[in-house]
Amino acid sequence: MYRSHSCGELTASDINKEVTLSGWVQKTRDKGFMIWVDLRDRYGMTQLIFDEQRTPKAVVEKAKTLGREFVIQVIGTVIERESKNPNMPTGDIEVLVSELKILNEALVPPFTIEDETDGGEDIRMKYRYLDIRRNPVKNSLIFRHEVTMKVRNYLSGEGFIEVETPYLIKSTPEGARDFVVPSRMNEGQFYALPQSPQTFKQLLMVGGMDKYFQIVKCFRDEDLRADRQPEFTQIDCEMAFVEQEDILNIFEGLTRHLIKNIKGQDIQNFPRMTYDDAMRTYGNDKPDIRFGMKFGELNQVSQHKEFKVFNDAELVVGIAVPGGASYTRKEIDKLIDWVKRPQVGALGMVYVKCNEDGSFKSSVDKFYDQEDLSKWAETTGAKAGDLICVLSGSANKTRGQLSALRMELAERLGLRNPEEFAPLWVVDFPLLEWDEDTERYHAMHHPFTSPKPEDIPLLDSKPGEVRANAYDLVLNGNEIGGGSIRIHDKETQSLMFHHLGFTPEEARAQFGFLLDAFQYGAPPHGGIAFGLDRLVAILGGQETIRDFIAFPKNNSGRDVMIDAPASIDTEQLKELSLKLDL
RNA sequence: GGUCUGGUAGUUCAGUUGGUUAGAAUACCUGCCUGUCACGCAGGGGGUCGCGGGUUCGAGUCCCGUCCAGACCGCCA
Repeated sequence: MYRSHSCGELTASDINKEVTLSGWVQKTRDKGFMIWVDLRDRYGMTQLIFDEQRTPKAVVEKAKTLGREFVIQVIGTVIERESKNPNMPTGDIEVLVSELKILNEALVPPFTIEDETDGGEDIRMKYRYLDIRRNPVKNSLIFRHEVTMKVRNYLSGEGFIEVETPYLIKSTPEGARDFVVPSRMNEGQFYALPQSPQTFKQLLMVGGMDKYFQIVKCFRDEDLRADRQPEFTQIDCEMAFVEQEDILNIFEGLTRHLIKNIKGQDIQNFPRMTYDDAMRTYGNDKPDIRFGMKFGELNQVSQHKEFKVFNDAELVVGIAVPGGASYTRKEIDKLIDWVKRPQVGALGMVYVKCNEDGSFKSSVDKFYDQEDLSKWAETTGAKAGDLICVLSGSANKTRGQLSALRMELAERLGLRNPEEFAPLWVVDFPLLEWDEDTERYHAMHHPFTSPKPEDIPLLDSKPGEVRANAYDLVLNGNEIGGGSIRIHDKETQSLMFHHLGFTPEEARAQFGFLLDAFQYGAPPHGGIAFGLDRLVAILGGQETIRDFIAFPKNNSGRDVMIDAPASIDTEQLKELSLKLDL
């Protein structure tokens, strides 16, 4: 038996018990006459004591050789501490050791295994197994487990069945780049790893599994971000015989359940906002509504004077920054530099200080009088003491730029409280999106999303204006879920492929199996997929998803611990009939 | 593909206008220490300043290139 108790459970009520503990040496404090060792495992920390008087000499000698992270087993007696430590759960007791066994020695770890480690990102990732011993990472993984279990239990309780779908599937040109896997038995042919189980879950609906879910790995060969990994986990769901409203209700329920059970917060309000409104009001299809700073469109009240920049602009739009009137000239200049960075891309910024005495001071006083500026304040909702920031230009770009500024300012002003949760549904997404590169429309969501029936006549005339039965669940400025009501008949699906630029032959080659299935009694269906990594990170109050993934990839898509990806030898290449052209 | 920031001891970092033998903290090693728990005290070892080139009497410091890491833009149906 390696242990009778964990390192986190012994208290004063265990005094005089003989116990066996196993774990890692966190730290030794050798006072000469006495040696204390902090023994750590997943459950906590217990202090061991080796004493000149009470411990066999050979055991004390062995204890002197212990180094950090040695794995040891001890047998000893729980005793009351002479000086207690109120800061730890086991602080009233210690274990007087009678037997010590070194189960495994350890090299000196390259960084400290403590909550506040001295290790940087790089070295922690290389020795991730040591990083996982630290409480913050360990607790993040446990937290993820808890969220996952609650999701499983909730959905199972609602009658959903978890079905596994294949990882070796077929590459399609739509959407993100595929990771491909060569097939040895089928010379010159490749599988692709799924970007999502989309078509399979729809086929499960045709198969009559009318409530499906799966907690499933998905793969996209695109560049990484703090909240984006090439392999990530989705809570993938699909239901038959449902309308959009049914899906929103069920998954609003799931989200409410999670926030309630994990954060103890009762969120009743899941507002719904159309894509158009989100873009107009927040410049963004995933608005963070924990704070205001809504957009005020100023075309009407700014294009009647001699200010050419505004007069020539498609859109003039501003936001009110709470308390911003006190910014110095220097601070405002830095803000202007910030919006002019290439990542944001604004050409400049006009500002208006709303002074406490009700007067206005702007960077365009030459063109606008106090009455003009008071209308701007009214439109942007600016109060005395605020700063109005105004950008102008083409509508789409300017909205994006002002949205970036809004988020940045909110961050600086501390308006993005990670313990506050503000979900909302964004609905009525456009069906199609114009792609400059390929000069054709592509599906904004995916090609299986159904258009709103009343908009179908627009497919030929104004494809960009066709709305889809598609929706995203947004939480604190993050898209945590997205889905749609799907197409379930062959004719509409073929029409969709046609508008996406597929020839009938191409559509058949790529998705013939789906078109066939739709001819054998496909029920109306729809679904949604949540990004589990992101959901867990947001519920855990973090921006980055990496600490919620046991073994994440770095910025370049590498696993620096196992050093992947890596070359394969010529024999393997030959077996796969592959030749490298580098 | 692009923008920005960084790379100096095991680790996290400082390093002035280009100027002596490159520092601190922590970790590590040795010794001491009768209740430690961020233990304390004394001593010690530890550096290809990412890599390559250039400017200069002289480069951690300036210039060019390159590699690596992180954040972001593009991209992510």
